[in-house]
Amino acid sequence: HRMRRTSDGRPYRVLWQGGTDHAGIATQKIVENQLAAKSQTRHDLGRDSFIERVWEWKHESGSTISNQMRRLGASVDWSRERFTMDDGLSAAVRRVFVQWYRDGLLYRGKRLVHWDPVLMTAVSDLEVNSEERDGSLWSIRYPASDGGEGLVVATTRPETMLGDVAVAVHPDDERYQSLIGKNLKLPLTDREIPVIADDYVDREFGTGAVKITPAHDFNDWQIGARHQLEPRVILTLDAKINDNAPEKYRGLDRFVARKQMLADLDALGLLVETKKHKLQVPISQRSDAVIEPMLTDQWFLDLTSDVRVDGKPGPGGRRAITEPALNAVRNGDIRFVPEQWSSTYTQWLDNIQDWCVSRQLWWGHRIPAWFDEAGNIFVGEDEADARANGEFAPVGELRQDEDVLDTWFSSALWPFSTLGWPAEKPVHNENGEIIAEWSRDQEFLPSAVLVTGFDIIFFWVARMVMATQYFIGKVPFRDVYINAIVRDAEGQKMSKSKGNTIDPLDLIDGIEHDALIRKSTASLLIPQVREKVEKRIRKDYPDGIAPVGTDALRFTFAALATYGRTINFDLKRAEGYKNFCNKLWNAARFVLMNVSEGDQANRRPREMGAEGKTEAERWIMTRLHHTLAEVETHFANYRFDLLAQVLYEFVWNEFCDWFLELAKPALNGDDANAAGSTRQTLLVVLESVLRALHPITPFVTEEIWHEIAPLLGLTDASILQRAYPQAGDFAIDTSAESEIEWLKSVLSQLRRIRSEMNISPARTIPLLFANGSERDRSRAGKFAAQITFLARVESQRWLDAGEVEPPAAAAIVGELRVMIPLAGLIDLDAEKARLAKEIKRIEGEIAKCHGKLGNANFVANAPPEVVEQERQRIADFESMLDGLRGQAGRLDET
RNA sequence: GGGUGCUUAGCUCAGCGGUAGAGCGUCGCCCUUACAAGGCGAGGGUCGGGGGUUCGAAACCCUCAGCACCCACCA
Repeated sequence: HRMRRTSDGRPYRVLWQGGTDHAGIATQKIVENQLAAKSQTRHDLGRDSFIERVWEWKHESGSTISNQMRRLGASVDWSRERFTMDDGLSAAVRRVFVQWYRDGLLYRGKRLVHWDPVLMTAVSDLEVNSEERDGSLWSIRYPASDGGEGLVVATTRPETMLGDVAVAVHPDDERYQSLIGKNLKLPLTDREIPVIADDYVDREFGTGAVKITPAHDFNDWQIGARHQLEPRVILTLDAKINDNAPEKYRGLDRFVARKQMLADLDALGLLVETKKHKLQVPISQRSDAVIEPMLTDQWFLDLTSDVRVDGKPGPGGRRAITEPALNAVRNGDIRFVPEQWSSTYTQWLDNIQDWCVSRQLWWGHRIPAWFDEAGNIFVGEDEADARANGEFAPVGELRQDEDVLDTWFSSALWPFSTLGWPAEKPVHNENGEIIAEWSRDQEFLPSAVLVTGFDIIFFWVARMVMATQYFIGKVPFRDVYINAIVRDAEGQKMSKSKGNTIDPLDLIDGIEHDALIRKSTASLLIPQVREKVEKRIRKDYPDGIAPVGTDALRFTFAALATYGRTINFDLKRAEGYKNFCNKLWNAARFVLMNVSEGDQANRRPREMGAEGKTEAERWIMTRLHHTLAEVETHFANYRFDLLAQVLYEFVWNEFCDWFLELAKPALNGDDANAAGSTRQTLLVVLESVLRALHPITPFVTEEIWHEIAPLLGLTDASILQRAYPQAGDFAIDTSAESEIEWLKSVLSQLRRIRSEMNISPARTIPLLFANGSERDRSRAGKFAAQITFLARVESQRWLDAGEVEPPAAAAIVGELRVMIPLAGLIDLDAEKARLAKEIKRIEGEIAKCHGKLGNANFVANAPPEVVEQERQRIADFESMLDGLRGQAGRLDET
């Protein structure tokens, strides 16, 4: 809240809205399963007590998600947590339904819908998956009514022939010209059906003749409509053959009936051919049942009509809901990150179907529509409203629609329903606190960002855009950040039925091997699957999961948050970042060890200017400046992986590896000013780093911050109350940068020599400087203490003019040679080999540069600065090569 | 059938026109008083194949191969 102020100086209000939806089908199913264990159904309880049971279950389990989020340190405003079945949100649902209805965009109709015969409800097209299954293509003869041989149709669903109302052929198909318009005998029945011509038919597929079953197939429905054919329903809602069929098949399950009918057809000699055939079978996402297209009364939201359904004036018109949602993304009012998802979104909207919003469930928002005894519909926010707004007085009693709305209907309203819409007065929670107030809170619309997964772009994102634009006239959010979906280490989608989900809390707290197996297999019923899951866990987590803590887990997810679409979760990664948190903790310990209360006076936080600072301090501030500048960019681009990486590198590779080490000689040296200044810089840089890291690792940074804040005279109650650090807080000093770079390269080369020459780290070494420039002399002098400490040097001096060089291993930095005399330390042959190897490497680099510069086209066409850079590189390499060759020559003489 | 991604070090992934990178793993040497959950150093890649554009391609274009995913009514 203190991060920013608006232009007129008011504090900038920030809201992270938390809450959950009521997950209609899934939740009802769980409670029904509980009942089933006691051999009960929801009908045994009745609607009201069943819903009470669901609420009970919701209260028991509903806090799981928010508890996980709390443990993960999400800074949601929990006082405003909402649930889609709250009174307020339910009121919004009724208002929206009624308004859309009155605007002619919600309609009730007998339409073919995707029907789940197990759950006994309609589902939307999005809730149906298409799976390839092995099936058959059966060829069945339909004899002509006039005694002719008729024709042969090919079908994958022979049982639906009982509902056939025609056979279609292509109008230009020569094979069937004579049959068009004639009648066929529908086998197994006493009905006759016509042969019709429709160019939907593909002459090449099957026999080129298609049986038409409008009541049980989406394509056939269209054809039936084109030819004014009356659909004939032959299935009950639980997918058994109904009374419209011959008595023999009535009551049989669709697949049992299929078998029986094929046998009967075969006996009649009408089954011409049975061929293996791969086909796409529609499967319900919720129950795995084979979906049946079913003719039922449902409510639809019109997303496709160019004109209003009722033909009346008013809002509506050309795709009144769909077009604005498309335009918002096309014209940039809403921006997908990564950008590619916007085409997923627009393509779906371009080809959208009307949305079936009714569900034959009990758990959900009951549809605010009533029927009178004549079957007329009355829609209103309550019965009185419905009655008052009807076109005429209802006939007899009113009875409310039994159905509820799709869960996504209420989720679509989330952006504004949670802010208090449509209530005119503030919305209170159970404790009487105000949790939303539309007149004030609508300033949160549009919100800055929606963070979600690509799997619900259609279900949720698009529908929020539609609803918010329609009712509020604004887009619901500016940015839609689509994060990757986390998969297991093998790249499998996490799913309870596969037993490969991981509870984030088990990563944070750790979990024993046996407990993990128990948890993962708890909801698995099939023994083979249980066994497989157990085996995998034994392999992947032989020792269970060691606790990594919230910070490391969050850091891991940040680091894995690339623009990719999946994240394969890797526990190893989390362990690495746990070590990072540990590193930060230890660095803080070091700082605290070296700073005491007494020094407080000169450690007020302030803009870190350069005056009075050592080179190393000015260097680390410069590095921090660059790091924070990158952080700003990465935040703006939602590149949390790069953001985590630059902070990781700064903390580990610059602050810890170099600055803390460079600080040691300064802290322990004779220069009291340098020591005091270094202490301040240690504190200030650390405190800024903590703030920079806090969004990723909130807990460890808060903890450390409370230790160091008093030393900086900070009195805030929490690190959260400090502003996020900015690059501009730290001055850039390019001179200090090059000075420290020089020091780093001298030290690195000396380390490499030590390592390759097998000089024990415990052993101190003498150094001789030779052949340097004035600048090298000044640098060597300035950094003598650091070199002594960091290179473990016992003595260092410049070679006198005319002094004979002893045999030595040498680090070459520009013109300067830093030598470690051989005596007793260095293996002459090893040093010669080392030099030869280095010479070879440099020669290779030089050859590459010459190759480029020798190319006249390069010099002529490349930008001058690129050419110049190449020249500079060659000069540097040449200088280094001179030094190396000279050194090798001198060694050869000894 | 339409669409979108991916293919870079043993593994997981950044880089997306100008000297091939990180983490983990591997190999040396070290318990040097912030840190062995660590330090220092090393090794490891003709950036999926082939063409093209360019002074210059891992990056841009074309093409082929392989792997994912999304949408779609072929009976």
